Amino acid sequence: MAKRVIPDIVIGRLPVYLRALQFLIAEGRQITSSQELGDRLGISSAQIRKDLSHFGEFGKQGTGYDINFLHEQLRAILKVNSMWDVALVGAGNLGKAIADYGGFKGKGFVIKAIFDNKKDKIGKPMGIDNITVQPVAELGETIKSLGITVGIIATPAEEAQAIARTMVEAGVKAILNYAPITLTVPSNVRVQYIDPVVGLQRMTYYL
Amino acid sequence: MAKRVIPDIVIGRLPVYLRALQFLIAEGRQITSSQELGDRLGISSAQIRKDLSHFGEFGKQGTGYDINFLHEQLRAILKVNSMWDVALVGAGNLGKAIADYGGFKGKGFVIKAIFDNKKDKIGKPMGIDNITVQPVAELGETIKSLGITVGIIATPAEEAQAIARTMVEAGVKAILNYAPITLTVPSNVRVQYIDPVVGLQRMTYYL
DNA sequence: TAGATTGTTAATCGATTAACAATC
DNA sequence: TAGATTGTTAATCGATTAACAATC
Repeated sequence: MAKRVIPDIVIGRLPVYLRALQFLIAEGRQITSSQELGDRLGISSAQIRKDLSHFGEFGKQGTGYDINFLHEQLRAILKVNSMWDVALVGAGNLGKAIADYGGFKGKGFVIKAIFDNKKDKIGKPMGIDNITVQPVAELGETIKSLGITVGIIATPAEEAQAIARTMVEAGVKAILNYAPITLTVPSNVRVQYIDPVVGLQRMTYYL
Repeated sequence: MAKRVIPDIVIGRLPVYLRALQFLIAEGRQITSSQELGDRLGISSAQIRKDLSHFGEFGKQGTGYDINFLHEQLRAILKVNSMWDVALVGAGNLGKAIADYGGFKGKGFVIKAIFDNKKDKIGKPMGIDNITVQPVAELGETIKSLGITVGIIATPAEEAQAIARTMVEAGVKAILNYAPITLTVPSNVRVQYIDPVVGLQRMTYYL
């Protein structure tokens, strides 16, 4: 039975379930079970069933889950069954790798604008869609005119907070932040952090 | 008082505390409080005090924490007060960005070997230290001979599991995985995942 | 001293797991 | 039918928070 308020931590696991389902589809599979999914992801089958139960009943007793059906349901729940336009700020090594990454398109995201302040970047085409890099000064206006709500920050730490502020003021509600700094944003704006150093330092304690 | 077993989730927050302390040091500050740290990081002061209490008593009532001292303590706890040698697999766009990234050195990590299978990469120098890219076939032997315990995977998803297996067999105990796939590794090996698509999909639900 | 802030306790809150009736 | 697996409940487990004595 669908519950009213879904824990953040449950939402956080759904993209991982979605990714696993895409692999099963690629393998040509039709049906899976909470047991199989759990084994693949290293979590308990009970947790998967409980997580899914927040949104509805997607399986069949004795059989399991129709992979394509569950895949579609999760895409709809996460709202990645349509395309989100994204603004990318930072066209350095990392920004270039992000812009060149082909993995966003099939997953609900398309980079529509790229910004940097370096003279040698501005005006040049970049990424898989050959988007012309704009000066950061145009960030706010472009976000507004394109109606963009998702931003990616791939700048040095020093610039990240100001970029976030500009993004938020222009209407961005979700920020993927590669800069190694905790951003301060209004509570109605979501931020996800990607910092390889933090990832590595989370493991060395155990070595 | 120092406790015997530390929750994973506590360890996971320490690198973020460490990062915040580095910013305070860069600002020339001497003393901070759990309140100030919490405000900056968007978590409660109680949580910070509780987290730190697992490892000892680092503060002074009425005063707070000596920033440099706490910074040193956290570096020691996380074992990033010395340098970890890292093997990087994948010299594509992403691998190149990682190899060129200057942020690892000051945080306890140095990339010591880079691997790829592309003919046009092998034998060429790469990254800030101009490391010669080796064929992936040499991964296991190089890890063993250099005594490397930390690996970074920046390959396509299809190759990632095999790379992880080779790394683990050669002695790697911590893997930072950029490939969009859940890895299967022995329970004494730690894995941290970085997938921008997962990050983005964790936010769209709320938009 | 008076004010501030720690470290810790106990209570609260939330997440995970085990178990099983329902049922395909 | 017999076997399998879901969705859900209740119990367990773990994390967070509020509060405050201790004390700098």
